Amino acid sequence: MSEMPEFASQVLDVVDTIPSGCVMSYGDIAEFLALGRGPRQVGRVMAVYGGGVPWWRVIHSDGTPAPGHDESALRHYLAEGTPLRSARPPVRVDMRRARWIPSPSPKIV
DNA sequence: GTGCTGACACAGG
DNA sequence: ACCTGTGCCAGCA
Repeated sequence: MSEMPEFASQVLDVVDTIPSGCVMSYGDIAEFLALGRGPRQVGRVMAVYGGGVPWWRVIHSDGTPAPGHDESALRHYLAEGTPLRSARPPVRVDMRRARWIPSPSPKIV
């Protein structure tokens, strides 16, 4: 099995906590982790290790899903009842309603 | 070390 | 809605 950077593990952990019907932007995750990384690094993590987490809940700050996956993402949104502003390409999630902010680390203090 | 690329964000046209 | 430029950080040739 391949190891993965702590940062990647952190990102995947957060993504895994995003409830159904909600989403987070790459920047939101980067900001929540409050590490030195930026949204681009979050995007890279998702591109490499995002196969085991609800990746469709991680989108751009605009509400547009990951490039190339808008089709699969839309299917998940319809199934989860994610508030959409546009159910037809360009698919756009209603960030104002779907944006979700995770609660502070339950332990780690 | 240098330069390009990338599942980003934001401002401007 | 679309494209461009700029800022940001990390990975790779």
